[in-house]
Amino acid sequence: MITPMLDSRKHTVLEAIVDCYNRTAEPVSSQKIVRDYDMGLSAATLRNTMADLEELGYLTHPHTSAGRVPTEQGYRVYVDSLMTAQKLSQRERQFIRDGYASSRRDFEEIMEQTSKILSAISHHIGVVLSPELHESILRRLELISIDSEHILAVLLMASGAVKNQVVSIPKDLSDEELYRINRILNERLAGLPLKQIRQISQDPVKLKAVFNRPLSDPIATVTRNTFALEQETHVYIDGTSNFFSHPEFGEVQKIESLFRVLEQKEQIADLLSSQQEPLGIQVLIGSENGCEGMEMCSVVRSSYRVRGNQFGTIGVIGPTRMVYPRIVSIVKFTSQMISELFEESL
Amino acid sequence: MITPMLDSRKHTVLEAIVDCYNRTAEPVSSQKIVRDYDMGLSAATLRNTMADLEELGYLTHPHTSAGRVPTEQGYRVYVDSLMTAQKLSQRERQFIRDGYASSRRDFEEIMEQTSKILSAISHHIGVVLSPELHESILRRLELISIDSEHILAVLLMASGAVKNQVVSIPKDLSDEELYRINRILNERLAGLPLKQIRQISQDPVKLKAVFNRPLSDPIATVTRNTFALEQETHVYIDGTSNFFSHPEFGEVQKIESLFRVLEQKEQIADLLSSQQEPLGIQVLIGSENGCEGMEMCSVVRSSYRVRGNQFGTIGVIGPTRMVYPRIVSIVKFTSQMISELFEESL
DNA sequence: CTTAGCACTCGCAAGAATAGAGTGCTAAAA
DNA sequence: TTTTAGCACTCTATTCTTGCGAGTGCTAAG
Repeated sequence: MITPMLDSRKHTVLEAIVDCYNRTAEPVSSQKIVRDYDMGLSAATLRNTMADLEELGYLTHPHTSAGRVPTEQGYRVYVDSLMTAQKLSQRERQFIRDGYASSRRDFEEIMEQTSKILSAISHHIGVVLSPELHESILRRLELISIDSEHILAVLLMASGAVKNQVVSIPKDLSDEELYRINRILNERLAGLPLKQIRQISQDPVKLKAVFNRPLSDPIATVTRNTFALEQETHVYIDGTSNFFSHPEFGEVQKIESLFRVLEQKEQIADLLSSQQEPLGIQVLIGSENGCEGMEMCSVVRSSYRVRGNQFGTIGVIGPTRMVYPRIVSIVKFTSQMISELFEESL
Repeated sequence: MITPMLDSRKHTVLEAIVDCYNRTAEPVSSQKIVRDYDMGLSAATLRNTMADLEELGYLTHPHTSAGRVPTEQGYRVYVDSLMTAQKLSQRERQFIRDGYASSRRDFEEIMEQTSKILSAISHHIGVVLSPELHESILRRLELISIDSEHILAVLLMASGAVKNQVVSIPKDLSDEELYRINRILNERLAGLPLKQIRQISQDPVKLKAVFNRPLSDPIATVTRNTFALEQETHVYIDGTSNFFSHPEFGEVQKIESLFRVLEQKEQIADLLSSQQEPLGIQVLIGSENGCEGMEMCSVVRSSYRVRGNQFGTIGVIGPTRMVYPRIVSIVKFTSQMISELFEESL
C-alpha cells in the first residue's frame, strides 16, 4: 500500500493536495492545507515536504509564487495507493437502478441509457462501447424479402444485439426458396461466432464443405453477401456539455480540441478498448490515454460482460482533476449493473 | 422583388453590408464599403444611407463609434428578396454524390451519411430528421422467437426504415403458432400506417373486428404489445465542432448554451419540424427558430420525401452570419438527392 | 527536526494614457 | 436637392504602470 519512496507524511500531504485541488481547481498553498486539513504541522514544514514532493516529480508549480498542483505522476500514485474507495450512497445506487427501470431492455436501449446514466451521475462524459460484432455469437438469422433483388437479413446475437442488413440476392428467388435457405442457414450457422461465419462465407472450400452444395447455388451467394460484415462496434456518448462547467476549460481552445476528438467515434472506441483487460477497472490519467487533444482528460473505464462471453467497455471521461474515488465507484457499480442486466434479461 | 420601403440604393447597400459582415464577422464601416464595393458613392453618402437603414430597423450599432451590423430583420430582407441564388459548383455536386456512393443504401446509413455530408460541405452543423415512425406504412412484419417469453418484432416500413422491438408474449406459444400469427398479422396489417395499426391494437372493438377473434387470443396480445409504439423520430447530427472556428463564438458562454441545446435531441427535432411545410426550403433567422440558447443561430431546412408519401427534414444550423445563398443551395440540392435516393433504391 | 520570520517573486486587477476607427453633423460643392 | 469633404466627438482596444496579495524559499532560532 505504501509507495517505497514516500514516507507516511509525504503520503498524507500528497493526498491532501490532490483532494484540495480536485475541489477548488486552483493551485494549493501551504497555508490552505494548514487551514483545511489540521495535520498538526506548520506551513513552513509543509512547504519543505511539498518541495520534496516536487523534486520527486509528484507536484509542480505553475509559477514561482503559486501553490502546488499534482502532476500526472502524482495522480498516478494517488490513484494506485493513496485514495480510499468511496462507497456510493444508497441514493446514488438507486439513481442508477432507476435509470434502467424504464428501459424496455433491448440491447441498444441499455447501451444508450448507460451512457446517459454515467454522465448524469458523474457530471462528466459517459461513454459506452458495445461488444465487437465480430466476436458475437449468432443466435438466429431471419431473412425478409424486400423486393426482387434485396432482402433484409436480421441477425440476432446471443448477446441480445440485433444487426439489420440489406443484402442483394440473385433475381427470381422464390419465397419458398428463401424460406428454405433461411432454415438451412440457421441449422448450419447458429451458435457460431460471426467472425468464424465470415471466414466460412468468404472461403470457397469451407463454404462448400459446410453446405455441401456448389458455389453457384443461391445459398452460397446469400451467405456470402449476408456475412460480408465489417468489424463494428458502436459508441454511445452522453454529457459532453458537462465539460463547460469545469473552470479549467474556460478557454475555447482547450474545449475545442476535446470536442474535435469526441466527434471521431473511432478514436473514442480505440481509447476505450486499447489494452483493456477483461473485467478490471482501469484509470488512465492525462496523457496516458494516448489520445491527441485529450491530454488534460482522464478516463476511468471498465469492461462489462454480456451473454456469449463477450465484453464491451464503459467509461467516464473527465478532466484530470476529477474525484477519482467517486468516479471509480460509479463505473464499477454501473458495469456490474449492466452485466447483471444482460445476465437476467433477454 | 424590390421591397416597397427600400429604394434601389438602400438595397445595394444592405446587400453589401450583409455580404461584407458575413465574410469578416466584424461591424462594417462606411470606409470599408467604399474600398471593397466600388459603388461610386462617398463614405459620407453611405453613412447617410446606413443611418436610414438603421432607422428602418435593418442595421444596428454595437456602439457609437463602430460600424454597422445587420439585424435579424435585415437578414430577413436579404434572404427574402436581395440575395441571388448561388449555384453549386460541379465539384460540390460531385462531393455530395460521392458521399452517398459508398453507403450501402440502407435507411439508417443514408440518414447518417446525409448529416455528415451536410456538415462537411457547409462547414456548419448538419442535421437530419427521420420521418415520424407513426406516419410510416408497414410493409411487412416478422416475428422472431427469442426465448419462451420474448420475441423480436421486426417492422419493415414502406420507406425502407426498419424498427426492431422486443415484445413480451404469452408463455408456451409454440413456434408453429407464432408463425401462424405472423402470417395473419401480415395479411391484415401490412399496407396500413403504424398510427392506424396502433389505434386498432389499443381498441378492443376494432381489434376484434379486424381479427375476428376473442381478445384473450394470443394474436390479440401479440398485436397489442408489438404496436404499443411511442411516437418516434431519430435525429442525426454532425459537425458540431465546426462551430469552434467561428469568431463570434470566441467565448465559452455562448458556445456552451448552444451545445446544451444540441444535446437535447427532442428540441432539435421540434426545431426542424415545427411549421414545416412539405417540400419547401425555409430559412429561420436568429431567434425566429424559437429555440432558447440558439438565438445567434440560423437554420436552413428543407423536407425530403421517402416512399410511402412521407416526409422527413434535413437542415443546416450555423451562425446567423452564414453565407445564405450557398447554404440554401446546399440544402436544396441535398434534399433532392436524398429524395431521389429513396425513390430509386430499396 | 520543526517553525517563525522575512525577503523576494510573480501574477493579477485597476487605472491612466494613447491610438485609432468610425460616426454624425455642418457647410460647401455639384 | 443631392452629394461630399471636413471636423469634432465618441467609444474601444491596447499598452504601460502601479500596487496589492498570495506564496514561496531560505535562514536562524526553538
